[in-house]
This record gives sequence, C-alpha cells and structure tokens, in this order.
Amino acid sequence: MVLSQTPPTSRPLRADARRNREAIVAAADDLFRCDGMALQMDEVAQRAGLGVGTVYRHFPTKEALTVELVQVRVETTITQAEQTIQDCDPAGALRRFIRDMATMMGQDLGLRESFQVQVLADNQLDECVYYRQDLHVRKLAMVKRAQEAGVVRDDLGLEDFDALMCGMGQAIVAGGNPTLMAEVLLEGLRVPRGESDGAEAAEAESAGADAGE
Amino acid sequence: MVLSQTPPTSRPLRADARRNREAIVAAADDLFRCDGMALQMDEVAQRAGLGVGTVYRHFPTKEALTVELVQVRVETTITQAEQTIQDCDPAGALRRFIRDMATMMGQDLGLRESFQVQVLADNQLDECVYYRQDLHVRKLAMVKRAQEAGVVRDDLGLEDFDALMCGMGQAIVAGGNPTLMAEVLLEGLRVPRGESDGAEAAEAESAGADAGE
DNA sequence: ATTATCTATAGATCTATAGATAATGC
DNA sequence: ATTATCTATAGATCTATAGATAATGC
Repeated sequence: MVLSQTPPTSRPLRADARRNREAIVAAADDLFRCDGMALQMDEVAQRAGLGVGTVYRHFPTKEALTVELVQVRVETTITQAEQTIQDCDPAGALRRFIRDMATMMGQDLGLRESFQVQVLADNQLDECVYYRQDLHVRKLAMVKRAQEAGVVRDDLGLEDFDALMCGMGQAIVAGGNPTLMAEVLLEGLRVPRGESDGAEAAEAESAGADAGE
Repeated sequence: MVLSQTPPTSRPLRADARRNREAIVAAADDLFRCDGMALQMDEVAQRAGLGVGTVYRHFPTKEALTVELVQVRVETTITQAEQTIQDCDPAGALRRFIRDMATMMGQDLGLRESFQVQVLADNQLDECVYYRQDLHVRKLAMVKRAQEAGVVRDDLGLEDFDALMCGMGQAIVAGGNPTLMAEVLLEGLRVPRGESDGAEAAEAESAGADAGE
C-alpha cells in the first residue's frame, strides 16, 4: 500500500519546505471542506500565507493536491467502515455506517464529493482508483451481510447503493437534516412492505409488529 | 401569470429573427438536457447554426437563456403535479409524482438542476422565483395529504422533501436505476417500522401485513 | 431605412510557469 | 551552493461586445 506522497529515496525536505507543505495541506483541507473541488489555488496559497508558486512547487497541479485531499477522506471512510463491521452485527453495521457518513457529510462537502469521485467511474482523479477497491470491498461486505440478515432489499446492487449514498450527500447539501436523510435512506433500503394504498396496511402493521421504536 | 418573454407592446420579430430564436431555444434545450447549467453559449450557437452574437441578441446573457429553460421545466413539473393530484387519491398522488419525476430526471439533467434551483434559496437565477410558489403549493398539498392519509412520516417537512428529491436526482445521475431510486425513496418516506435489529421483525411483518405487493 | 447577423476580440476568471530573489544548511 | 519562495504574467476557457456586413419589409 502506497502511503507516502514523495518516494523515500529522495532526500528529505528542507525545514521550511516541510512546514510550508503542511500549511498548504491544512489550508487546502479547510477549503475543501467548504468548497469541495471548487477550491481555488490562489485561496489555498493565501490561507497558507504563501505565494501560489510555492503551492505549485509542492503540488505540480491542482489535481495532485485534490487527490491528496480525497485520499484522506477515502481512507477515513474505509477505517470507519472497517471499525463498524467489527463492532456491529450484520444487520446493524450498515445502519451505523450510513448514519456516520450522513453526519460527516453534513460537515464536509469535500467528503461528499470524494465519495462521488469513487463512484462515477467515468471520472477525473484517476489516481484515487488505488483506494476504490479497498472501499468497495467494505461496502460490499456491509450490504451483502445486511441482505443475508434480511434487513435490506435483495434487488439492491452495489451500484445502486453507491448512487443512493451520493444522493444522500446531495440531499444534505440541499438543506436536508442529515439525521433525517439517513433515516429515510435506511427505511428505504429495507425489504419493502406491500404497496397497498396505505392506511389499512399501516394499521395492520402497528397491530402486528410493534417491536422496535 | 407572465408567459411571454417579450412584452406585447414591442413590434413583432422579423421573420428570420423569429425562426432563429426558436432554433436557439431548441438547441439550448437539447444541450440543457445533457449538460444542465454547464451548457456553453458557443455550442448553443453552433447547434442552432448561428453565430454567438445572434444568441446574445435574443438573450442578453446566459442567465436569461437558462431562466427560460428552467421555467419550461418548472411549468412542466407544476402541470404534472396538478394532474397527479386530480387523478389520484391522497395516498397515491405523491407516489405517482415521485415515480414520474424519477423517470423524467433520468432523461434530463436540466430537470434535475431546475428542481434544485427552486429549492436552494440562496441561489442564482432569481427570476425563477415567480414559479417557485406555484410549485411549492402543489408539493405541499401532496405531502400534507399523504401524511394525513397516514402513508408518509409526520416529521417530514417540505424542506426535507425537497432535499430528498434533489438527492434522488443526484442518485440517478450517479448511475442509480431511476425506478429503483424512486422505490427506495418512497419506502423511506413511509411511516417507519420499528428499528429492531431485523430478522425477527421482518418475519413478524410478513406474517401479519402481507396485504400489498 | 431598419433590423438582424457575423467574426474577431475584449473581459473575467481561473490554472500554471518563468525568472528574479531569498532562505537554508553543509 | 542548493533548494525554496515570490511576483508578475502567460495560457486556457469561458461569457459578452463592437463594428463591419447582410438580410428584410415598408
């Protein structure tokens, strides 16, 4: 697994250069949270207290900088998923994952876009593909296990799940309450009830299966 | 209700100008379907077989052109909603509306963005506000009536509904099957079942309330 | 004569670079 | 001496305009 940006063969950065690189990443990360991919190199430089040229010395292109920011988020997501799978039973893992993602997406536009970058295959930011598989495996595990446990509809492929996660992100950006958006998605993922026109069915259920809540 | 772009006081357009205006709108509409707001004025001109200058003679700014394209879609949506309310019972109207919108959004990126423009209040394209209220009323009617009929959760405000519709649009853009995305949203909107960890509850339900399907 | 159209180009807004200047560390 | 930084500006990519040219219709 490749983790270091600069190959360890090259000599270490000069003291000031190392400091500045960190300042650049920190500044860029802040902006990425608010602006996502629309962040501007000028603003990164300004917020880091440096000239644009310095930013470009460390990251030859805007894409190179963006890739770093996306990777951080994808790694976080992978860790989150991994942890959740360990902690929860098959039925509950997906639930916790979705709730956590909703909360985090509510505070980080960059995270939402990072997720989407992973999903839209046609995409820019090819370098992020490294991680795509790692995340894919975890999502697949969560969805499959939930389906086997009977709490998620069977006709849901991973593509559809990914699409729905992107949708949840968009719903949050569009002003939806993250917690509620997550709940609606979670209910929507469950094995559907009958489509009968409503009231009678609703009553029948509340009579029969009032277990949870 | 204002429907004509040019005030009727000004003299009618010259024959060629009228033809060209129609060609511009038709070309722009095609591009809007694929590219949404990202459509380019150059391409509009090219597709219409005209120079850019001509496009700008008819629409002084890109925004003016976009507004026209958005308005068409918002009007369509309003008509659709109105018709659905008339045809369906309170419980079914929202369902049909969501399904129809999903299908249409699957074929028209511009429609998805038009919906979002209406919703994100902070927004560009102020002129579209005229129609916002008209659409708002219909959506409110559908959601409220569905809630009263007991088929939609009570804690869902219109803002959340709007956000969810934007989310569904995004899910479709991200590669989700429109029909499935609509079904997931519809299930998610219903009054939630208990959250008990799954299998047992699922069994209890299939025993008790197997009315629909 | 008036109204419409075209092409070439100005303006705005970004990313990215070049070349001159300053800071580090052997 | 080497490595890093700065500012000013080139390049790319759009929207929008100006001024010269062509088409309409009284």
